[in-house]
Parts: sequence; structure tokens; C-alpha cells
Amino acid sequence: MTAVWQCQEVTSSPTGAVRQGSLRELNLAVVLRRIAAADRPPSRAELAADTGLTRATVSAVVDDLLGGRLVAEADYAPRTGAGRPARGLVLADHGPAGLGLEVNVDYLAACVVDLAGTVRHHVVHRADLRPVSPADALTRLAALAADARAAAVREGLTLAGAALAVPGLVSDGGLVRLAPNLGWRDVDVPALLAGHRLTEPVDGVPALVVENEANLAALGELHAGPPGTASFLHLTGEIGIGAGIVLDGALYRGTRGWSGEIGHIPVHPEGRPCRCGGRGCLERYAGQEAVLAAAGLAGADLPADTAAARLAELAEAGDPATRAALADAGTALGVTVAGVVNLLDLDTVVLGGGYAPLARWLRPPMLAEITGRVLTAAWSPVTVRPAALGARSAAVGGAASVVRRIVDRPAGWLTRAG
Amino acid sequence: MTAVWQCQEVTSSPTGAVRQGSLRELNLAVVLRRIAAADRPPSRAELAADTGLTRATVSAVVDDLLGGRLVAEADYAPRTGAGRPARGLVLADHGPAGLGLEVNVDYLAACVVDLAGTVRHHVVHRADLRPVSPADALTRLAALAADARAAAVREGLTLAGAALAVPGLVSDGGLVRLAPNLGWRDVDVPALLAGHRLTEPVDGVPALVVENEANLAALGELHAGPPGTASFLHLTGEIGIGAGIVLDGALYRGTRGWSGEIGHIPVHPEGRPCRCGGRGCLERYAGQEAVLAAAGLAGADLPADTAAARLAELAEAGDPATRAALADAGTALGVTVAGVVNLLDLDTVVLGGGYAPLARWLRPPMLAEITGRVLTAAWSPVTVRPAALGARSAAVGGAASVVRRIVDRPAGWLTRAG
DNA sequence: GTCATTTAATTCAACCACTGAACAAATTGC
DNA sequence: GCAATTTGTTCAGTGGTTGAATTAAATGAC
Repeated sequence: MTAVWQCQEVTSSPTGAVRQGSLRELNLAVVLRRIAAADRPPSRAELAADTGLTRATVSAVVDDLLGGRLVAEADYAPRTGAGRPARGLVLADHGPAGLGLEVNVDYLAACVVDLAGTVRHHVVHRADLRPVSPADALTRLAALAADARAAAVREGLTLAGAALAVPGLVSDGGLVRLAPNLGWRDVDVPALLAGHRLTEPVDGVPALVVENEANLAALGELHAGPPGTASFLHLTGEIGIGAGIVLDGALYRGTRGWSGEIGHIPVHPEGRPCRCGGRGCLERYAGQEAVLAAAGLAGADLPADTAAARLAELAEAGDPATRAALADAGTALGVTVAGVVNLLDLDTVVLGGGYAPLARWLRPPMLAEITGRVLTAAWSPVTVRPAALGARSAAVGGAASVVRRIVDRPAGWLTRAG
Repeated sequence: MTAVWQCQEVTSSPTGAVRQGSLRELNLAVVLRRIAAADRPPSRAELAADTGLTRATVSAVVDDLLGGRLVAEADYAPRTGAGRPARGLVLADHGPAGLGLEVNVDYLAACVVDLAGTVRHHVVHRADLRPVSPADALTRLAALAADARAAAVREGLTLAGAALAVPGLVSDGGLVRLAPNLGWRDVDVPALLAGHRLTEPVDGVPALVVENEANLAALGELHAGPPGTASFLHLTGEIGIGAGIVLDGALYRGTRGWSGEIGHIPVHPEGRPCRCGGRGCLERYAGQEAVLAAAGLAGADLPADTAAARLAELAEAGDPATRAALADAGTALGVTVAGVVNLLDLDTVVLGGGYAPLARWLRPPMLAEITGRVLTAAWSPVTVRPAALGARSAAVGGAASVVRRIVDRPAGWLTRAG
């Protein structure tokens, strides 16, 4: 007769109290999500049938959304037969938008994504940022952001929030604890960007989110990739190796936001020493440095994306050293991914970042290891495919996550808009 | 200008439509959860302050819960000062309860857990089930379940649902695809148990859930363990090695419910061949068979829990072979867990099942590998501790998950009770 | 060309559950 | 014994959903 739980703060579904107004607030989100997820502009009647709400309620909710300029009416082409024609509903292309930013080793990027998920503005500024101080780098980034904001305003968009992708570990509050390849340590990004107003304040959407690059790239893939893939592992191969883990349609960030350090999963426990202090980490076998060295390009010191392009070129030309290097990297990746799939029961692995252009050569050895080692591979195969957005998807993923938050919680935007 | 999402069925927060009655339904759950989570019987006024609801609403909600016999009034001892004394609210000890069942290699188990999380009945029936057919094993289990049900009725409890723990892969619908150590393959458990009515049907609580043993053991740990641990990895060392993954207070089951096969994560990719077809799986280095062989006890063919007890005994006595075997197993576990922690950013690892009694000897080598290999170990250490429930926690965890579902969704029980 | 048919969307009274304030209940302390 | 204090209930008011009736806008048969 032992008590099994006494004072557990288990938040298995972290639903807070439901107030009077929460009802409308929640239904706004339900309806808006359906509109966002539909493959053609749905009518009010269809929304009512889908959600289980009455047509009266849906009409009222849609009126709110129309008034707040989050959705617009569109023609509803496919006429089925008799009856009054439906008015299709689409996400507005002139309402709130998200600002996506990225600081990486050899480029800065800024982009604007609207509610419908369309990339309306995208600039990449190439520059070696390793010798630049964090403050200067962020000042340059703020200039890009200002341009992006001007572009958004020109198109009638309001920037509702920003997400900044950084190749490193980020604490709550946007503190970059460590970004080894950038040479950053304990950089307080929000403080350094405080002088520049990047976006308009909107209730429920944080003004600036700083997040690991691999995580945001995975979110980009979630939004851009084929529908139906709610859980997957997204690998970003740059100088380090990052993994973005998407489970049931949501990014898994870990207890402190430091998930995804797949580059330091041991592949050969007694193998090559790693700068992390461990031995035999994946990074030492499938990281860019290791692949370049094996391909005979050590010390070339190419920018990250150029390196991947060069490797693809050589592999395409049939260079045996490059082919062998990629095969070995693919095997190491496959061994690690097989373990991850055994643990997490995923059915999709996406090759992003620098791996995207090399997918053709990495995929076969990866699949060989996976099918040989994954317990359930016999029942249902694991898909390995290149990222839909390719490299540099982190900024777009970040911008998409901003507008996604508005779709998930439109009440904040509506109260703001009056 | 590419569209970033078109027809994505992203269910980042899977909230369905909110109907009129959902409001009360949700608030019933909110209030009941607070009562369950409180460390002393809360008053209506405290609940109102905690949840943000008005006292009037809380009173109405509590009336419903009292009427449905889900909570009861208790004396509220700590008088603070002036004012009308509060009436404390506790979970009822005579309402619904969960039935937990387990079929394992060398025992059957059944237990009853009430709403408050107290284990009210628990029987373990030892028997070697490997030579027994699935149908016969389940018939024997049904007899145990009938006893448990009678015991529940005697104590005024109503069994609202059952969970069955099985050492194998389970598909949706309760089909056991493969339980290697039991010798089961494609066993349709619900069909075989259809003849026996195990529980009373309650809206919103499935009559029988079949689930992997390691997953339910992890749920047991979630409920019994120290509060504040919402995410952890729970290792179950039996003949195979299973892992239950709890993220943010919820069991992570994987896309098909087959998560947690940590035993087949590669430790030495070119190492010992494994019966899964791969090479160098963790199971071959830290599984019971491997440890017994290394300790010089190969072929002893002991029941799983006896084997662990015997190893603990020998280690306690200072037997060098056993000590060395456990150190090696701990190292292999540490290497694997380090990888998992790097990937998932967990801060707690629980040693359950057969590992629980061996934790004293497994922990040091595990910690050595973890601190040496986990990137963020320097910032925040990883805790490795034995399971609070010890071995055989799967049945209790299953029963607890049943009552947990009632706490999370009390409306189903209330409509049933009239 | 007219009218029945069909489907979409709106209107409106009813109702449910929460809100806020006033009120009753039960205890402490002066 | 009475003011102070805190708990819990009562009750009119309100926001938002419900369901049926109504209006709107098309198709198709005669």
C-alpha cells in the first residue's frame, strides 16, 4: 500500500484554466489552423463540418478573422453542382509576417515569410564572420533586418516577431552559451540587439527568439516538406553536425533547449579524440573537416557551403578519394542514425545543410546500415531524403515559426489590431 | 518566392474544436489535476487562487466532482488564523481505479491502483511462461485479473480500465508483433482476452491498453519518482534492454509506438554479432546474458530477477569477475546514454528493472562516460539513479496510467456515473 | 423564362458556463 | 459578545455556442 504519486507536478497536458473568453480564443485558432492546413480555400460550411462547430459559430469566428485581416475571401473555383456558391477562405497575404535571421560562419541572412508561408523577401550576405566581434556581427545583421523590414512594409506586411538562428547552444533568454565555430561564448544577443527595433510588439509572439540553427532548419523542413511527415530527424552538416528533432509536428528542444548534439554521439568509443573531450564522436567521421581530409582537401579552408559544393563536384566527376570519403561518412551517419531510429521510432531522416547536395552519395551507405540495424526496418522502412529547402533553411524556418505562432494563437494579433 | 507550406497537416497543438460543454469539461480536469498534484488537501479558495478561476466557478466544478465521487472532503488541519475554516479536498479512495497487468518471461502480475495513486492490491505469480502458449498465458492472467477485480469491488473501487505490459513490440490495437523472449509473434491480445470482462466500460478510458513493458515502467517511475522530473530516460534491463522515454511529463511512444529499443543502439559498430542482425549492439555488452557470461555465470538459466539478485550478491561479496563484468556493462551503458543525452538533452537517467539492484556498481562507470562525452555536462550534470519502484514496476505504471487518464479527463467518468 | 431544388451563409431566441459582487457561514481575537 | 477575517454560496449579468428558421445565390428541369 505505497502511495504512487503524492505531490507530482505532472503536466501531461499543460492546459491552464479555461476562462469565459478562452472559448472564442481557442476556436479562432482551430478555424485558422484548418484554413492554413487545407489544400484549397475551404468554405465556412466545410470548416463547420470539419471542426464539428455549427455554421453559425464558424461564421462568427470567420468574421473576427476577416476583421483582423488574418484571412481573406477568395473565389472558390471547383463548383460541384447546384446550390449557392461557397466563398473560399485563404490566409491573408498582407497581414502579419515573420522575420527570420541567421548568423553563421560565412554568411548573414534575413528573410520575411508571410502568414501563408510564402517567402516574400530573402537576402544572404556573404562574409567571414569569425574575425568579427559579436557586437559588430549583430550590427551588420540589424542592417539586413532593417532592409527586410522596409521590404515588408512596402508589401503591406507587419513584422510580428523575429527568430535568429545561431550555430551554437542557446539558453533561455537568448544567451548564446557557446558557438564554437563562430568563436562566441556567453553572448547576450537580445541585449546587443536591444537598440534596433526589429519588429512590432504583438501579444503572444516574442519579439526575438534566438535558437539553434539546426532546430530552426528542422522547422523550415517541417513547413516546406511533404505533408504527412509529423516526426523526423533533420541533419545539418556544417563544420559541426546538428540535428533538429521534430516529434508529432513540434520541435523537441530538450529540457534546456540543447537537444540535437548528434555530432557527439560516440560511433567508435575508443576512436579518434574529439575537441569535445570525448573519443570517437560522429563529427570526427562524418563532419565536414573529416570528409574533406579523407577526400584529400584538408587545409583548403573553404567556406562551408563551397566545401559541400566542391565535394559534390568531385564525387560527380568520379574522384575515387571523394567517393570513398563520402561512403565512409555515410556509413558513420548510418550507424548513428540507426541507433537514433531504434530509440525514437522515427520513419524519416532528412539530410539538410551541407549534407543536402551530397545526399546522392550519402544515402546508399546510410540505408545499408539502417536496414541492417533497425529492429523494425523489416515492418516499415525508413526514408532518407534531402531537405526540401536545401542549405540555409534556418532563417526561413525561423520566420515560419513566427507566423506559425500567430496561426496557433491568433487572439493576440486580433486584440492588437483593434 | 516559394510557398513554404501549402497543405501541411501540422498538428503542433492538437486542440480540437471547443464546444459549449468543453469549457466545463476542461475546467473539471484543471481542478482535479490541481487536487491530485497538491501536497496537502487544497480548499476551494486556494484552487480558485491557483487556477485563476473565480471561487464561484470552482465551487460549481467541485460540486460536480463531489457528486461523481471523484473527490471527497477532508479535514483541513493547518489553521492559519482568523476566518471560516476551509474544507480540504482529496482524491476519493472509493471511486474509479486502474487495473495493471503484466506478462513477462517468468512471472505474471496484476495490481490495482486507486485515484490517489495508492496501490490497493498487488499479486505476482511466478511461472516460466516460455513454454506456455499465448492463449494459455493470457487465460492464467485473466484469472489473476478476476481476483484483482474482486479485491477492488470489496474495497468499493470500480475498475475503469486496464493496461497490460508485455516485453515486446506492440502495434496499435494491441497486436503484439514480436516478443522474442516470450516467443510470441503476432499475438492478438485483445481478441484472446475478449471473453473475460476485465473492467467496467468508461467513456474516454480504453478498456484495455497493451503496451511495451519498458514504457509502462517509465510511467510508473514518472508517478512514483521525485517530483519535478518531467523528462527522463528509464532503462529496463531484463534479457533485452528497453528504454522508456518520458518527455515533458508524457510518455514518448514513437511514430508507431516502437520507441525505446535502446538495446540495439550500436556501441561497437564492428563488434559482436547480435540476434537482431546487426553488430555491436548495446545488448551484447550490457544485456543480462552478456553480464552473466562475463561474470562466469553463463548457462545458469536463472529467472531474470534472480539473476540480478545473484549478481548483486556476488558484487557485494567482492567477486572480481562480477565487479569487472558490471564495470564493463556500466561503461557500455554510459557510452550509449551519453549519446542519447547529447541528442535529447535529458538531465535524468533512471536504472530500472534488473538494473535497479545493480545501480551501485553500474553508476560510477556510467557517470564517467557521461561526464566525459556529454557536451553540456559541464554546465549541468546528469543524474543517474535507481528506479523508485524497483523491478516489476510495469504493472503499477500501467495501472497508474489508467487512473491518470481519468484525472486528465474526468468528464467521461462523470457522465457515466450519472 | 419560370420555378423547384440545392447548398451557403446569416439571423435570432435559447441556453450553458463563467464573472463579479453581495451575502451567509464559521472561526479568531479583543 | 462583537468586530475582523476568511471561506463558500447565491444570483443577476454577460459572452459565446446551439439549433432552427430564414435569406441568398446558384443549378437544372419543364
